[in-house]
Amino acid sequence: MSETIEKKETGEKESGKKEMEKAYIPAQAEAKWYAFWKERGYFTPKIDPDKKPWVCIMPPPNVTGALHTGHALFVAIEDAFTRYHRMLGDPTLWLPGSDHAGISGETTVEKLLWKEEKKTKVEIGRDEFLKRVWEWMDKYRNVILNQMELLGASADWTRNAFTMDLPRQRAVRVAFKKLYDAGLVYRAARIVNWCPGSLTVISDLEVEMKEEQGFLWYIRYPVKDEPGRFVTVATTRPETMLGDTGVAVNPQDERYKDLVGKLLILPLVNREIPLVADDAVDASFGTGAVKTTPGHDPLDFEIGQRHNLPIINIMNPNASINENGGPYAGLDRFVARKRIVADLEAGGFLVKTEPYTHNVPYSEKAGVPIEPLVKEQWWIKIGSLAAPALQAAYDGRVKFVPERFKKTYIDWMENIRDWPVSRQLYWGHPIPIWWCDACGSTFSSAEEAVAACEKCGSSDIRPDADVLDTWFSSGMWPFSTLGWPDQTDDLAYFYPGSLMETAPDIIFLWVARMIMFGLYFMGEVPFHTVYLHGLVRDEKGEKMSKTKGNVIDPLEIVAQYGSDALRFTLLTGSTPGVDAKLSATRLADSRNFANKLWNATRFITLSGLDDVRPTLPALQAGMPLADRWIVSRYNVLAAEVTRLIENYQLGEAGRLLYDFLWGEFCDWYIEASKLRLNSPDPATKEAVQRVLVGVLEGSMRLLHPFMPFLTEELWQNLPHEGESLCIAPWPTPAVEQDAEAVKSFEALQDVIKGIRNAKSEAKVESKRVAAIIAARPGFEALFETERETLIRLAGLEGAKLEIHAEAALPEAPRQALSFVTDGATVYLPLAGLLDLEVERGRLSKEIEEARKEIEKSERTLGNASFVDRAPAAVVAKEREKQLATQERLAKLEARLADLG
RNA sequence: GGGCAGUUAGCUCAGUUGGUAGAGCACCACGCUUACACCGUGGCUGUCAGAGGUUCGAGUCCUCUACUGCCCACCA
Repeated sequence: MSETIEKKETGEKESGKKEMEKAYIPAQAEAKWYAFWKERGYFTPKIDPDKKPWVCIMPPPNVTGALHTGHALFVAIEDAFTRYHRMLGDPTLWLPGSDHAGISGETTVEKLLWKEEKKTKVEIGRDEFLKRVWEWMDKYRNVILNQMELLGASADWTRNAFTMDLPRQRAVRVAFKKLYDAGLVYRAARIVNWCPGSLTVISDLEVEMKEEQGFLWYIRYPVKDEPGRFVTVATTRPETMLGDTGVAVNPQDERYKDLVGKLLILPLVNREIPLVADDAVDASFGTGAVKTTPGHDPLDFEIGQRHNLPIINIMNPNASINENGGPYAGLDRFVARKRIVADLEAGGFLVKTEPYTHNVPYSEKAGVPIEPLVKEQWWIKIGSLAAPALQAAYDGRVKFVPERFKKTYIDWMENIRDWPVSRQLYWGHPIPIWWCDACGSTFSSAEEAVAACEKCGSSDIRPDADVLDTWFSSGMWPFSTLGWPDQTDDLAYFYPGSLMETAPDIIFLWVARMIMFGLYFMGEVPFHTVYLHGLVRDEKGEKMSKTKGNVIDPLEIVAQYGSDALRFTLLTGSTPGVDAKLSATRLADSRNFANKLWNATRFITLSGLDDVRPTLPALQAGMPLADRWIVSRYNVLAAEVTRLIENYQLGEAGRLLYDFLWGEFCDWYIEASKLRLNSPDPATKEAVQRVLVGVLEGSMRLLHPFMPFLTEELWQNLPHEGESLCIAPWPTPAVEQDAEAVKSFEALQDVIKGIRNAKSEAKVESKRVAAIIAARPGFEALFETERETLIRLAGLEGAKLEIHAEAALPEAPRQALSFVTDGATVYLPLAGLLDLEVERGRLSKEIEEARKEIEKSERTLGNASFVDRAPAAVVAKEREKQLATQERLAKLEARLADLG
């Protein structure tokens, strides 16, 4: 095998080729052709001012991740579109890169540091830690991208970018300063999501709600100076009572009306706190009284704001109780919870405890419950950024595939809130803001190092300690990768891009931000189409996850089934926006398809193609029927595949190719071609070879976006023009077809299938049975001309085949098995072999079915409103059908009578 | 609590302008026909979740219901 493959390294046409192996071995073709494409620079587009480019910016995978099936799916999809456009001749750019992955990046290296040196990032210090992160990043940054090459990703690696590389660092500073100078960045103390695991603030989008079994504790708070009176509150988080500065009730709640404004005594702490009335409280829940902890609950924070309740922070950054927690200081929040509940019970304050299922907010990345707390952060005012981004969706400048995601996007954007962008991490883009200790002002600079305060000139300045949310640099990706803020040729030519292909779960985190930033910084949407793919699930339809242990490694699949099989399975098994399951049987099916094509090509090349031209002959009246049929079908295929890809329906397009190549080209055309291939007449042989080669070569071009390696390998084995299929022209969709030929060939197929079917059912030995065809008017010539095809495909070698015009049939054969098609009545004389009873039964059954069909047609056609209102063509078709069925019925009945 | 999907042959899924239900796998039978057993030929399998409506006609449009999944949401 290796010898065979290695010989054809350049793809030049060569004669005296070695025979192809019996089965397709993907690994060798894959490695060879990827290297070939890459070396030749096919993936790097040439800027041509006269042509409109096609651009897809790859969603940069996280450096910290391992290649998973999600990556395989997006590579399959994006690469298919990329290859399609490249073949169309568009200057095509698929720009790859990777993401520094803020929190995950930081924690990955933190864990490593702890594992190897038992040190924390704080111990080694910011600079040393960042040095370690960079070392790690440089080592692993391109691992996933390199693995994508095994999947055939035809991305332009010369433009590979990283969200933290120097050009991107500068772009981030310039962008942030612009926002800052425009007054869109502000600092405010609000309640934020604090992640006690990674010790940073995170945005609402990075919080994941998990349903948990917890408890609802009912605690009574004594009313001051009214011994024996209490207000009972219900809470899921008793430990936060240490920070309570009030209790709230609904103003309409009769139970508490007389108590509003009075003071309560906070148990254990003995702080006096007011009872306030606030509309946010639902009187029907719990006791109708809410303990209010403005420092640790978003709703309580709002209530606190309205009633001037003090904010008490009772937590340390790691979510242990701080000095404000008195005797509980130092305890972890969950330990403190137990202790406090016990103490409340001991003190007689605990009324009851109910099991309660509720949602607990978790930090997505760190996997621990977040702690809401009040902290000063940098925020981006989002309103003026969101408005144009909404407009772009309203007026269709950005389209969504499938369209329903447009609604998702709009709903979220219409309710968007300001964006907290600062993160208390080491790893990330430093926030380009400087604090001046001399004049107390802050300013932003796009320079990496700043010496003096912009306002007062003092050198007594310090940079902000925080870094930016990782999605800030991701949001700039569609233009930062093209060289922004410099006015590069790339930026001028390739922006705005064409397609953004990604997963629906990051519409808000990423897509929305790219659209906002694209409009703000570039004045144009970053892409005109957002294509959202579904999740890849395992065989049982379950989400793959490390903890479940059902993660499928795409590279293992590639090794087992081949890259093309994986790609084809993912593409044909998915519809936009719908989850796909990856099963072994479907993978095997795709692999078998590859093998089938391999062998079809092998068969054709084995016939000796040295002098065969690679062009598909145009349809001509004089061509043999089968040729006119397959060329017509191929033309339809090319047009349909093109249309479907343009409509982002890769799955349908792939299935069409599968059905055509296997079900029509291999099963019928190749089988039919064998006769002419064996012809002693060289012209006859060459004519059929040209069609075989032409259709297959064209189909390889149509299939290339789906199965790049196999198609290149086969294409190189066939007569072809050009050095690589990768840059071969996309077949021009031709609508030209010979409808008459298609109809005739189908009539022929019906008879062939009928004979096969009849023989199989009658369980008669295959080649000995004679057949008598009584051709209906207009079909005599067809069967006579295709006599040899009929004999071969119906398995009638060694048997007698009579073809008569229906009217000229000497006499209807008795003791014959028979069937009726639109083109003929066919008899298989089987005297002695035929079980008349069975045959009568079969005919009766068919007669019954025909009658039912006719009845149905009669009903439809008898319906006046159908005839009036349905389109003429539909009515005509129904009439035609009725007539045909009636004719068939008559013949079937005659046959039954003949049997006696 | 709101929203969005899915529910089609035993299994996995197609079915995009409404016009007589499809594929692969599995299963059964036959087959070493000079490309392929990762194959060929034939066969079997469906009240298109349920109910109602619009329409001459609905898997396809509308309403409701059920189950499954996802997204959004400050009920302590």
